[in-house]
Amino acid sequence: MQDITILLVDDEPDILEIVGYNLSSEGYNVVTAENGADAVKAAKKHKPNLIILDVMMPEMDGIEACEQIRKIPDLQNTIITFLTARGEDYSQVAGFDAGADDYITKPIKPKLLVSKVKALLRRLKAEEGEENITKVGDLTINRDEYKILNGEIEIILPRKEFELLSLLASNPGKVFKREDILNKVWGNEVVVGGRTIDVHIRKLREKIGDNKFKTVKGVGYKFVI
Amino acid sequence: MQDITILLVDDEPDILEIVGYNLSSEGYNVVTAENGADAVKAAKKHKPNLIILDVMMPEMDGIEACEQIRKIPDLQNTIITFLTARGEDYSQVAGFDAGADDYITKPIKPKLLVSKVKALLRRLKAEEGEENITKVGDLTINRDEYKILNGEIEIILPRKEFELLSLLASNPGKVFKREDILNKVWGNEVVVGGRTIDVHIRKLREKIGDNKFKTVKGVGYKFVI
DNA sequence: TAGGTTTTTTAATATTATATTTACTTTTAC
DNA sequence: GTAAAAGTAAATATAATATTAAAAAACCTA
Repeated sequence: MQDITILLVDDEPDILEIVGYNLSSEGYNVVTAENGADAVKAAKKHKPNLIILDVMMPEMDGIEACEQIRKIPDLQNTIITFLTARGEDYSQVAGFDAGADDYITKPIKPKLLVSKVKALLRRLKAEEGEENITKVGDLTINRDEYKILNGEIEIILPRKEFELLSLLASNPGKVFKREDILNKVWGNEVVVGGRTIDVHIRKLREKIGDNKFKTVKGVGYKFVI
Repeated sequence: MQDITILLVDDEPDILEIVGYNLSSEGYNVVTAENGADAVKAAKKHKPNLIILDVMMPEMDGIEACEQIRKIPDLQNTIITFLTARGEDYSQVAGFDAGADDYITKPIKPKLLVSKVKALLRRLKAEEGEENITKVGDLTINRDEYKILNGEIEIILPRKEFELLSLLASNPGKVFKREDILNKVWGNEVVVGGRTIDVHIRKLREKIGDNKFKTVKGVGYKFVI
């Protein structure tokens, strides 16, 4: 799991503790604040991915805190969700006006909260959409999902072939020296015979297309679009 | 209207009758119990959508009953609301600790009660609306109820298998690395042997279909539709 | 809480996909 | 034309996964 930080703001220490515990044990970084003013400071400092904000707090209430946080440039993508007692319907409306993305009602059911948090973060991720994806020509190489698309067709490659293709395609046109390929795909310590790379290249040529891999004799290989 | 069941618990027959009458005439199924112990039994048996629970009762008081009911796995989504005499403020606090969602004060005004019940059920519906249901191909995965439909056939999976399937199916086509699977299904701290995942995959293949789970050697597994 | 049941994990073995080598043939640059 | 470099197919090795059965945990239920 990546490093996800959640800012949890409530004036009741009990809630901070119990919710914090539940979120921590799911692997999230949890930062807490006990009032709106501190929450704004903490948000600036920690740049959390998600903020859970109690509506009713001393110093500065959640709605005002939310408005302030929404103005922080770095936190445009942060998700803000309110904690509101059941029945305080006004706060939902006001909260959405202030820029909240969601709200969670008290009393808090930890499991529900955790699943809601997960859902929200999933949304965040979907919005960001920034994954390890390389597109070169017809090829789409998705390192996260270990998937390769050749046009519309999905190709499954064994690991070494995947790594090799991935390396070559990371810089189309560049000639990778055999030595460099060995270092990057096999690792510096591993010693393999002289024909190993060739065999893998051959398999890639079979699967991706003969014309995509050009041999530069005496040097290495390059990927061409 | 769907089939909504309300469990009404009070030791005074008069209240059962009058409130029961009002709720019935709104079209709800009403089940009653006269003490906490019976309430827990009735809850298990009827799986009501809403429970209205008197705080002061012989045998087992409402708060204890509430705690017990909250432990019943099938009733995680049930709304529990207390009936409390005005002034018994402590019960609100204790009640929320026990897992109650709301409270209604005595003396009861039937119309008020009915409208409150409607409001609570509306909320229930809203919560259900964002249920954790994933559909992929023929599979319907209901995370809330731990149920899986394969077409029309219901499949019950043990927890680990369920979690594993749930993870893989959350992103069909994506290859989940073994390490990620371990982190997400088993948790970062847990250490299990190297063949544990395989065994679970095998069981899923038996139950869901061999062709649905593809091995990507050296990397992990993926779910295909 | 003892006893039975289910679920989860382990461990030992078999199987398989992948990686590498081998033994050759072909290409290419000079 | 030739020697070095690369290509190829098949043989072999290796690492990863599949399969079982059985042990260990967890979970129920009376």
